[in-house]
Amino acid sequence: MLETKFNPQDAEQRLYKMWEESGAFKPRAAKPGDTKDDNFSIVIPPPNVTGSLHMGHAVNNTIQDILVRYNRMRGKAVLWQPGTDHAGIATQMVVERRLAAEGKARKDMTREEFLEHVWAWKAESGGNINQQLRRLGSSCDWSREKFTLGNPEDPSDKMAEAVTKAFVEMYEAGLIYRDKRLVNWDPHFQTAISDLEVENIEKDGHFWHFKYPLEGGETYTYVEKDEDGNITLSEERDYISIATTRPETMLGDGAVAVHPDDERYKSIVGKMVRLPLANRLIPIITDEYPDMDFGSGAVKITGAHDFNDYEVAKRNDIPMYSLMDERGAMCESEIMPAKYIGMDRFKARKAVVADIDAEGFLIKVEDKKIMQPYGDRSGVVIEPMLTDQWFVAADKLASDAMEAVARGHNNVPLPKEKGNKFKGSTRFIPENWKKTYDHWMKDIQPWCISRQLWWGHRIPAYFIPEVLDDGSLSYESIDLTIVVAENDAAAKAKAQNFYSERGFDKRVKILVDLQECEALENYDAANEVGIYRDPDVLDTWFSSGLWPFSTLGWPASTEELERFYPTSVLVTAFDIIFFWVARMMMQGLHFQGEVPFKDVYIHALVLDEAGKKMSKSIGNTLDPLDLIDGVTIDELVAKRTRGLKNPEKAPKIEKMTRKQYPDGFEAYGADALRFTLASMAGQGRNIRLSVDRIAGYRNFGTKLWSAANFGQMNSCVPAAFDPAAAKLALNKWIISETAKTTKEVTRCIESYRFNDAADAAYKFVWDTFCNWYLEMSKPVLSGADGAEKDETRAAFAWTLDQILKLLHPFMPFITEELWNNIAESREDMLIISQWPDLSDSLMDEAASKDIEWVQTLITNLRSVRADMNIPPSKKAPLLVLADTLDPRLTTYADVLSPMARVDSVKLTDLVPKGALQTVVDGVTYAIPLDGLIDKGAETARLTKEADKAQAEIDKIDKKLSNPAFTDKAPEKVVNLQKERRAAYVAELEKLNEALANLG
RNA sequence: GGGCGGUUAGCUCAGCUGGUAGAGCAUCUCGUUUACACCGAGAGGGUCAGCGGUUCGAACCCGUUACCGCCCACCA
Repeated sequence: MLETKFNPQDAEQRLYKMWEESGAFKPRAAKPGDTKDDNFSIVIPPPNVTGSLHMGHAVNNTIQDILVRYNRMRGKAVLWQPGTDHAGIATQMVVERRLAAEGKARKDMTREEFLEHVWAWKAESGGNINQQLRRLGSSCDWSREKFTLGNPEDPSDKMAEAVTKAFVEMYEAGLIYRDKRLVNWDPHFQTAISDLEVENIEKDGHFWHFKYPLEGGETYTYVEKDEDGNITLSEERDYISIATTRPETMLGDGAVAVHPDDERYKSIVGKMVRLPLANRLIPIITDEYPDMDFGSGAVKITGAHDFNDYEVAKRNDIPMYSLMDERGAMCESEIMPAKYIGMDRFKARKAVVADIDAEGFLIKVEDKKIMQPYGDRSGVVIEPMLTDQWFVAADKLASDAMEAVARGHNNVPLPKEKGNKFKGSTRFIPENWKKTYDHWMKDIQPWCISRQLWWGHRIPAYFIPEVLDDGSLSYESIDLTIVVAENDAAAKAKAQNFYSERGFDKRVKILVDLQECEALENYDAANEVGIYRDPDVLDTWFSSGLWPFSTLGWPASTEELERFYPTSVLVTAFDIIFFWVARMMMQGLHFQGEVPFKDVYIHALVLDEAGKKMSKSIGNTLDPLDLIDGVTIDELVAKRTRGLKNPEKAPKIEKMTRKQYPDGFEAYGADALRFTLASMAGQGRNIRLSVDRIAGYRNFGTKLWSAANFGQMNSCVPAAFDPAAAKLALNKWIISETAKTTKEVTRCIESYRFNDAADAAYKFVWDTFCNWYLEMSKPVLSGADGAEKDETRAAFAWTLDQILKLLHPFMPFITEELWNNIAESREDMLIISQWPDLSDSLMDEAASKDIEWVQTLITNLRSVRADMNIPPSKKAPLLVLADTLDPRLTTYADVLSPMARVDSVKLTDLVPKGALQTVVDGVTYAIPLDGLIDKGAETARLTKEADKAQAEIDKIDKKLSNPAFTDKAPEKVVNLQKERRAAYVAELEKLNEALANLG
């Protein structure tokens, strides 16, 4: 006998431990006949190592686990590769914040000291998210867990080596280079960031118009014309008018540019203007870039602080002056007026405007909406800065990455001979994300991969410093970069060739391994020997891009790499298509010559119930663990308001939370949460998580549990059973329905339609199995012993077993618990049992027709009784207006009795006055309840039914009388309409009779 | 400016290949018949955003408008 309910808190951790200890999460051993298709692999999108589980992780991992458990049950060798990401900026930020709370700053410590703090923080919090993923039921192979920075304690861990090798090889292939370019600089973190880490936000700003006076008191006639060429303004000017949203950058102007066709300025092109405040002469030049119709048509060119200006300056050989230091303060340089040095850029802006105004060069200030770039992590305004950085020539990798997702019709991979040079290709699901991916790939920009941080893969590049005249060392020189990772002669020779071919300086020394590099880090100036390692680290996404193969052991050639690359599917949300999916594609193709995954399933983002993105600062986050384990409203409020950036928001958040969830959450368990996420993982763009719905699916689990309990009470014990040999129509029918549902659930999982799979299983369990089969089996199960009872017990148990299997990927815990509790013993745990593979021959049309007929009769009888408010306690005979009694009425008399409140079945040739009547398959059934029914109401009910039938008939007649329809529509459709019409006509006839009988 | 998506029951959303508009929650009525009240039975509720087109037939295909959301780029 089972407990009355499933207790997730008691069972989940016990079951998880049982699975994990049994080795069920590890891929099964390779079998002799295995092909690639017998392997199934997923690499987890590595969560931030020090992060904690949020709803995005929950939906992402639920979907992966469904696929993993399903494929495991199909008998495949399944690897779900787990691990975490070091998350450079995010983690360094957290650790710096924690240090700040202790009054310590990164700058006060050495790199080594700081990194010790980060590793300590990783040790403290790093296991957190993996424990949480376990609570969700994720069946990853934890024995293979990886970390993007590698494990310094484990010499066999190749994660760090993979990054070095990737960097070196790409460098040698000309795919990585070092350059002085304008990059996005984050003044808060004091590092370069990539384009993708910049968020453009529209803000209220100003548009300042300045006069730049012509040198030597020169003047010109400034003429403006309207569209028809009429002169609207003509005046003598001794200045050119420019406008800017960033006045402080004018200190670094190198020129003023006008369009070559701009008539207004033709006479002064080539002349010099004296830059106010800076008191420098800069030329007026022409370039295609200025838009004649915008502003004054003249643009100040600040090459070192604006991406467009940078291009103009490069084209025209205009000097670029860097104005700011790494914190965004105006820095000392030959062109910087003393008064601004050290001034923050925003203070400098005000000062410059005031000073220009004071000199009489301010024309006007307009209000203007401007798009301003912000660092996505720091939230501060990004400053374009001219710095030395490492770049990946992404454009060279993009064409292959685009080709790999280019698909023929119906997603059929392009045959190799038709120009697809890769083995296999990648399909996006839903397909439309391919467009997003292509669009970005097409316009791809160089990818800045160096970060001025400490936490990350330090760039494996060594510089030989120059000795300056005063004897000090300069590390600026970049032409002596040497990177070699492997201790083998062939690589050494290759590297040597590479450098000599390019005519590098003879001081170049080839270093064959990192240890040798490290040994030489002290520069010996006297002998010009020594090196200096680039202090920067790589963008986190550089190592994430290697994840699908680095986790499998690359650069070593491992069995796992052979078996599980390319991976079967990548499951992720659309917000990291560019960051991650695209980079994995480029790096996977480059290093493996194969796509990293066959399918990319893009799932929705989880939003709150109001459709807002969950965010800690809004206070609308839901912690998956709270929904699994339950939380009181006070705890929930405390969680949401703790550590807010703006503590003044706390009362608002508290009020909102208490209103939304006055009672907090019950412990719904992981299964309910998973089922909810699966059923909402439609192919739309977002999921609004509804707590009511989670409660609903918790109820579903209880329903299943209770049905199993019923089976126990009636000795429905799993045993050897051949579904094809069933005799009773009821059993044939449920077997048939099981086969149909299995087919549907399988099809839906295979095509990533998780919501449809979940719905199909849900409906089958609740409606078909519990509400119909279970009720209809009661007379047999509680009746006399014999073959029918035995068969029904076995069929019940068999069906329940199939249900547990179908539901297991979605609700692993409750199904595993039932699997083990309802049987004396099982050969295998459910997690490694065989997925049902039921023959179509089990689908029995005749049995289904009979049972459906009984169901219709019961439903109609219930409906008419309910309409007339007849209490269920009031049983009545069923009168059949026919010549002979349908044998099914006898067969199912025991079912009709409790379910339709029928106490006997009799033939009649006359419906008594005041009886309820209903029509099924053209036969009228009556329930004599004279005195209990309201004749008027019954007339109204029958009339309504008759009207409905008439309306349908009219609709069909309209179609059938249209020759265009009968001629052009397929015969099947026309016949269907004819059949429907006949059925309605028969029903209408009987309804009219029934009305007549009422009198 | 370019692109992608959305608009279906009170709410949240399904609706695959064009062929009788669906689910959950909520609402209303009845009910404790020995699996389950985290339950059962029944009911009500829709101009599928608007307009136009294709088609025998459109929630679905095409065009267009409106509103909402997201992504990318950007005029200094």
